[in-house]
Amino acid sequence: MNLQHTALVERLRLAGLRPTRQRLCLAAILFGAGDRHVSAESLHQEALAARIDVSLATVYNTLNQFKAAGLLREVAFEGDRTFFDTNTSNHFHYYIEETNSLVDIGTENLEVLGLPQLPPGTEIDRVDIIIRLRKSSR
Amino acid sequence: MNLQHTALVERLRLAGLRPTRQRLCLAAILFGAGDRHVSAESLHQEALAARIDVSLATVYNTLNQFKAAGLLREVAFEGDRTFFDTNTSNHFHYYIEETNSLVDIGTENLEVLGLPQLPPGTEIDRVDIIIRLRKSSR
DNA sequence: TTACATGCAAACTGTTTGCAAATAT
DNA sequence: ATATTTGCAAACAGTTTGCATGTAA
Repeated sequence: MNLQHTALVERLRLAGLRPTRQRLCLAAILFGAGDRHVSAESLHQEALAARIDVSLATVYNTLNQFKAAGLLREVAFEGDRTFFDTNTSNHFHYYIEETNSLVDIGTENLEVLGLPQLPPGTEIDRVDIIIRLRKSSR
Repeated sequence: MNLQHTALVERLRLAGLRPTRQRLCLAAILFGAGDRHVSAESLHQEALAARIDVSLATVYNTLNQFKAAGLLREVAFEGDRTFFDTNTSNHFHYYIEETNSLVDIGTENLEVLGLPQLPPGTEIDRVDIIIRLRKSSR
């Protein structure tokens, strides 16, 4: 019943989600410590490791509800599983092939130059940039 | 037995792939007319529409073999299916939400400025940029 | 004639869903 | 008391694979 707990309850309420035990625990993992990138599987593992009893189906449902509520963002990515990012602002990613993980790019000064004109009748929804990194050869 | 056919046979041979009927037909669809973006399903449909008898499994296998041979490139993309691009050079994409389709961005002048230093011991493998477009609101 | 490719169906993986039991309000 | 959420298992979609048959060299 500490401050952080209260804040999370409030956050879920604002999103129109009942603050259930499972959602609170997952929210604590997700929003408790800086920006995170998780898959359903990794979050589930993390919850189990923290002795939080939650089913994988609920993790999936929760991630999708959080995403719909704008608490999370899905990352465009060609890998076999879906990644979610707790940083919902416009920013970009390194993908580290070696560890199959994503890292935010500090985006302060990043800009894309030379975009051609958009097709008529369209506007930019968002821009995804993924820079795939590999171990350097020497 | 025309020139284009011979060129395709040669192209497959160079890739170490036997020029079978199925692979030749798929190659003709893929490389016969400008840059293409296909999914396994869409290519299979296209083949069937052209009265080419080929199984979906073979389409999948062929796409993966072509990709391994460098004839195709997989596109980083969060959608539910995998897209392949016949343009294997470094270039970027618009994703048109309305039609769930990809379009190349003429990349002549495109550049990304302000990238922070790479994590030590890594180098850039490649850069994927996807600009999601939606119908403009007015 | 032999190694490789194909097609089918079955297997597999990540994700979603129907429904009965549990929980939040 | 009632509407929502959970967990399980079953369903599902896209993709891969094992194996018998067919085909290229």
